[in-house]
Amino acid sequence: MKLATFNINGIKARIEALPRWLEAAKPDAVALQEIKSVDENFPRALFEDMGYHVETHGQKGFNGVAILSRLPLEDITRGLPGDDSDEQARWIEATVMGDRAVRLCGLYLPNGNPAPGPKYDYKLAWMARMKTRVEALLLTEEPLVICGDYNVIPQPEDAANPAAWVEDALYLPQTRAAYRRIVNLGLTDAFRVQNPGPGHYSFWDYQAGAWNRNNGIRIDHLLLSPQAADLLQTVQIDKDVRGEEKPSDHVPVWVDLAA
DNA sequence: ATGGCTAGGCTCCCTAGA
Repeated sequence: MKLATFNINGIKARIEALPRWLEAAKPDAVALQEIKSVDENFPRALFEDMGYHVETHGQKGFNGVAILSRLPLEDITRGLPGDDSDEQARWIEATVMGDRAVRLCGLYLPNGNPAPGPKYDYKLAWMARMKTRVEALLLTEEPLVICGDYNVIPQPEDAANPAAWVEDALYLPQTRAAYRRIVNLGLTDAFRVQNPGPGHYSFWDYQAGAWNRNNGIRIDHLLLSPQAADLLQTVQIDKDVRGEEKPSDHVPVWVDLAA
């Protein structure tokens, strides 16, 4: 079962690039972030015609997440529990029915800049809520893939120029500590299982020639429960997508599980 | 010295991103 995460930075803007990648990569399911669309305006027929089930959790203008799946989906839930006043669409879950059922969580973790400030407070509070949700999911002892745009640079080797990020909400010590608290519940960073060294990124800014200079950061992650980690076969960053026509500033990252 | 671009909406300037 091939499961991917891809921050597309707007479904309208990626109306050609996303199908192009789907045709080439053929994931069984992909968690999308920043669809920047309400549910009614998401071009679901385009993807249904390609054989995908489409489940969106959109909002106007910003944010918005979705799951596209060629395998059947069950028990779809939208929104991160823990704050009924939170209206930002950043979390979706579904069970992907392959040879084994895998619970897939797609997330778009808040950016948090500028820090300090209310946006950073929201980021940290959101991460605390996420930790509570992950604790509950782990109790099921089922294969669990928690993937998306984490907006967290976990370690210095996850940035081409870590010094440039020391005061940024993606890399502040409090951010990285909150991320570690989630990972330390017993999750595995799938990419790091097979790729220990520096120089692997999932985001390159549109500005300042970041892509041509390979000035990137690794912020799109797939975290696996123990039961999912036992099934891990392959993990890859589809870096080449960043150099294609009208790209997102993020690229897809995927795992292949024996499921 | 300024985020050197991109996307979307309250669109011809603003917010937001990372």
